[in-house]
Amino acid sequence: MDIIKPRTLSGFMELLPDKQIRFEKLVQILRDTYASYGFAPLDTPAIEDAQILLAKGGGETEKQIYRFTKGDSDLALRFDLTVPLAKYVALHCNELAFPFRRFQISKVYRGERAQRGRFREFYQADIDIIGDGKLDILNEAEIPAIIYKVFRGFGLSRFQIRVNNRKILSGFYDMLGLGDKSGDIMRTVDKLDKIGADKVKLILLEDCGLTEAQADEILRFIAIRGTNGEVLSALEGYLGKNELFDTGVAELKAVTANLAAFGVPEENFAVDLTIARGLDYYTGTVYETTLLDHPEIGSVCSGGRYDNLAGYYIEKQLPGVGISIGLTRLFYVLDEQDLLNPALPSAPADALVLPMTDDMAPAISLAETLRSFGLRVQLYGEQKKFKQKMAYANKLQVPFAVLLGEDEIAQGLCSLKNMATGEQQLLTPQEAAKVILDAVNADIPVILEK
RNA sequence: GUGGGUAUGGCCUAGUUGGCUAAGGCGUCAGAUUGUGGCUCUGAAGAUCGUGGGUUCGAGUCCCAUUACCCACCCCA
Repeated sequence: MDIIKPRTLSGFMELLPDKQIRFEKLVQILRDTYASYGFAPLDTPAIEDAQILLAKGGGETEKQIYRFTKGDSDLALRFDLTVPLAKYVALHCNELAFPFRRFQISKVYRGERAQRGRFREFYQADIDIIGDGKLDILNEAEIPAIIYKVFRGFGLSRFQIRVNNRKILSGFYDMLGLGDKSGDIMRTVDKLDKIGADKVKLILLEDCGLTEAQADEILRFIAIRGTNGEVLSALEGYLGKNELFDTGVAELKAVTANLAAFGVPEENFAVDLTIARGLDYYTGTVYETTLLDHPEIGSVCSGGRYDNLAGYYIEKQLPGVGISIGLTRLFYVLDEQDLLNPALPSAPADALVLPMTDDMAPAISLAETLRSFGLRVQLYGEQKKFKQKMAYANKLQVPFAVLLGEDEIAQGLCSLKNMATGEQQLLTPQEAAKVILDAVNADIPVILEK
């Protein structure tokens, strides 16, 4: 028989159990944090009617979407979570309570060239708040608070949530008479950190067709830096010339005003006029989050305010604000840079029960007793040499092995062995459960800051 | 989509101007050690050198094609 060589497609991430357990830990933190802000979980189909997913049209989506037919159906795999959300909200808008707050952590698919940290199948962890007709600016201020909580939950403190407002940029370009080119300009300016001011200027002059004076004016504007207060007061100087610009400044002020009340420290938040986001559907506040010690990773979480979520499906005006964390990429980079905390439990069980008698009944009931304390317990029932049982425990990296032989059973006790230290003690099942619980419940961050 | 590079046991690599049974490390399995894992030592299994063709007495090595993968750009998370 011919053997088919097993392989995983390029651009698809497949993890070994210990890594998968760490990955799931991140997912758990995201779920808990999102839920704690009153976001409802949402799951939508991975496959949708191609027409639905391609409603927005646009070159990149069309090129990258996985599309196929089954019978007469024209189908496609979702390439983000926002379009399915738009369909969902449009479909159920009469049953939903607005503002509608949902989180979704799901895989999305993009048929593009895979690269380091760029996947064809990857997890996005999205939250969005959708309003009916209107949505208060307070929601835009809450988003950074949630991002802050998530990253703190991961164990990080050296990160910065950078915020800007597209109305400020658009209004500013209007002042220069460049309103029609604002999309191209934003995409270019967004790359400032990556390619530098000189190159940005070159692209503005050559590709966007700006005059020398216009380009200089833009570069001077985005060079405004400093504390949040300093940047905001520098913006004051431009007020009164353009209505859109003035609105943007007011919104930015509103977003920054309540940060302290939300518990976001000043050092984790920065007004940054270079942030634009390439996507053109953002209309107001935009967010980007970077790890201060790893700027090369780029943005690990981004999003913003949009004015009309579901315009392709219904007449209703549904404004919203949302962010997306590229979980797969984040995890990949963290792992690659060795930032995942090795102390974080990565075993599928907290304890492995090793029976050493032919009669399995005492071991079975011991395992059940330990489980009743909320522990994850595996019973090892294979008829192997004791040494091999220990080697298995070692390979799984379980923190504890619980040995149960004739002697222990006779005394109604079990031997609890700490696999890391090698220490072993004779305990009652209840005492053993407490020792394991104490070790398991220690608060260990997922990410180790270096 | 555009441009460049790589391909050798499960993984990482060595392999000289083309020349004997393709070398090493990690991992796997067995034993030293029969109720105690990791460390050490000993041994074993495991490769039609991505695939197809060509040049040659002889190809892992040179040439052509092809496929896959990697990197950069584009775009993004």
